[in-house]
Amino acid sequence: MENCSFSLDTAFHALADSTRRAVISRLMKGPAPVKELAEPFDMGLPAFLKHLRVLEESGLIATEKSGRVRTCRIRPKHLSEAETWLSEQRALWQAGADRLATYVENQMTEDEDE
Amino acid sequence: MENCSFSLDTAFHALADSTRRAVISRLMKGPAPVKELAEPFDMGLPAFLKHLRVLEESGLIATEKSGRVRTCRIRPKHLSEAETWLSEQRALWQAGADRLATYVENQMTEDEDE
DNA sequence: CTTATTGTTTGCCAAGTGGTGAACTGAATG
DNA sequence: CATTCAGTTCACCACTTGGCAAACAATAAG
Repeated sequence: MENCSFSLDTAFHALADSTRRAVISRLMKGPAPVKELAEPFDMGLPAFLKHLRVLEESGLIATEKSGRVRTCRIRPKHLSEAETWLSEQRALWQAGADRLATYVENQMTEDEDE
Repeated sequence: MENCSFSLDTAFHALADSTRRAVISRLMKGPAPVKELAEPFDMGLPAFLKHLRVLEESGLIATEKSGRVRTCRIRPKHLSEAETWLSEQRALWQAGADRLATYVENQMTEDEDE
């Protein structure tokens, strides 16, 4: 829908699915064709291709077809942009935690499950 | 729906929305009541409460009601778990990049937009 | 008690997601 | 040419998401 090549919305959405995260993990070890990527999953090719499309539109992977084989590879730069957002937020929190550490010290460490 | 207190699925899903990311950013500066959180957004309370519920079920925030005011705060531990997954993946890729750097060197730096 | 404030719940709806099976295209292979 | 193999497209389906309006608590303030 969007022509934008990268957005946090689409990147995090792409990561919010265990199938797609598993594909990312696999591609971290090197490029692979669609069929090899799809094999571990109990799912038809059409459904799997939808996941690949989500990943490609998010900018997290790139694909290229040569002959009848489409080869997929990772685009680590876009993955690190998502990581950057998270680490920036954590840095923001740590600044606040440092600033307020005196009287809300317990609240910072209080995140056990209730 | 799920009793599980934390999963990458729900955490990344919660982050895949600009409204919810803005709430996270705001809460990084300190706790806040629902009304104050909702004010910047052009959206009714019911819709905003759904976003808050997604955030709370993902474990990224916690809420507590005292009197008629519900106060929300961040749970940074769960945010950093998502960050950890991303940095682990990047580390995996860097290991592979190092290993194969000799003959696929150009592919690693090839991720400009096509 | 009355009223305003702050959530909360309940229906409802349009659009998106995640899967299926079946039909199809286009490149290798015999 | 005939067949298989890899991928693609299509029509369809159940379910979820993200928004609304309206009615409904429950607490605080006058």
